[in-house]
Amino acid sequence: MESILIIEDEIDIAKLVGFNFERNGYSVDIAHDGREGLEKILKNQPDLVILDLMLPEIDGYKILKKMQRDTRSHSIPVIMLTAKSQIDDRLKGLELGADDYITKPFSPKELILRAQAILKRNRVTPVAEDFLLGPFRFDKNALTFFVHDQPLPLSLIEFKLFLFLCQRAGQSQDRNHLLKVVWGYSDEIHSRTLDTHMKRLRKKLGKVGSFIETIRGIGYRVRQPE
Amino acid sequence: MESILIIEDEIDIAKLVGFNFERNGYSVDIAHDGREGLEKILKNQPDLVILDLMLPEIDGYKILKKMQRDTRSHSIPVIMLTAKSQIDDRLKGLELGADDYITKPFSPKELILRAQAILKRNRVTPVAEDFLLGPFRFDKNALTFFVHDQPLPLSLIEFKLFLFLCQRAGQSQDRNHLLKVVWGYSDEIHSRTLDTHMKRLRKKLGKVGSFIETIRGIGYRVRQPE
DNA sequence: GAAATGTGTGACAAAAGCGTCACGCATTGA
DNA sequence: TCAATGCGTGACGCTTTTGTCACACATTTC
Repeated sequence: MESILIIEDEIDIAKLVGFNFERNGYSVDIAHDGREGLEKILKNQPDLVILDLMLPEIDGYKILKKMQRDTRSHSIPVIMLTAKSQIDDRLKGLELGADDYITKPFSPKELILRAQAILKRNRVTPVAEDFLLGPFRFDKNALTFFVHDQPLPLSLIEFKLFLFLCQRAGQSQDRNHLLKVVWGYSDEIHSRTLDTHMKRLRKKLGKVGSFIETIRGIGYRVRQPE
Repeated sequence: MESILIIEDEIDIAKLVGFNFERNGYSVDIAHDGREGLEKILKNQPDLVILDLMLPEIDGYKILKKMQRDTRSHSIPVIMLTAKSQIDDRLKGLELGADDYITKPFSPKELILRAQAILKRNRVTPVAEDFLLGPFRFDKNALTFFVHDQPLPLSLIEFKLFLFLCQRAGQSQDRNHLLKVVWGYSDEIHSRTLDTHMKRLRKKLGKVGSFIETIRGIGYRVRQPE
């Protein structure tokens, strides 16, 4: 999710804008003065900054300048918020490095649109932190499991167990070892617990359950897909 | 601990090599002929096989071939041991699927080094994909959560929810958005579900639950630790 | 082919997880 | 200060998850 930092001292405006961005699926943070704004920029590295020109402590121009100089912030896009009377040629030319500006009063809708345009322009394909194996996909952030890109709900233990096996596909995993890793048991066999879970996994997986191989006398293995 | 199977009929060599591996922290098993070797491979599934080319019963090539064919062994790496006069055959060995070879006489040290290189290459140990934030640690592979390195069991939803918040520490997250992301709801508020989960999270977290901040009118935020 | 060993399965009960509600408290804004 | 709004909390009941058992079935061993 893309994050927006709004630097705006007028609380109502900040809230209004923030609310609208959030409703559009952005994560929003607000700073109420220049100092706080700059801190949050460097610390959180938002994907876009909405920056009011007139601010207490440090004004918008100064923030822009400082952002340019710091490698941590110089590539973060900025939309300036200005009153009509504040528009000057520098701003118009966007010489200072802002990516766009919008004059108060403005419609939140327009602001969102401009923001989206800029974000789209700057977007880098995010690295998906998914573990892939054959027809399986584990989204480790959303803790969601997919078979052929169809989500399949797994319980916590099932997810742990199967992820562990899939990450070691082709290698058989010892029963005790599985118990130790997934359950945290240090001792020996607990009845037929592991078998039962494997059964449930296989059942949920349906056809592709055949990827799970039983290694008699050892434990289980997920077959390495071709 | 990684396990090595040495298949070598010359007892002195086998012992020497075994001793050296053991001294380097490996668990070692020895087979003195091809038949025994193959059995042990299939039964114990060592992490690496040191295989002499010239063996009674079944020679090294045959063993390699058989290993390839059996899914239980085809992914186990092999280092071939050959006499100088047999070097010409090395290509044959590598073609058959050996991962490396070393000629007699060899230094145990070199053998260990080669073995380590191969084991490292084959090791599936997934990169520790832990997400760290202040006192918190999320092991995304083991799906285990830690506070100050003490494991704290979280339910699936709790893990999702808190991970999501922590990954966006410092940014407030909209209530509806959280519901959408964590629960998959597309619609609006469901009673006080989210609050209840936040309550449970805070309770489980104890003192460090204070990292969770309520942003009135918006949602929640995890405080960015210093 | 019979005994021994190991794995699969259905059923069951206990525990944990979960969503919802009613209500109290806190904050906000007039 | 009062009303309105939003959040926190304890309690309740419903599901899902889990571990265990008895026993069926499969494979190996002798």
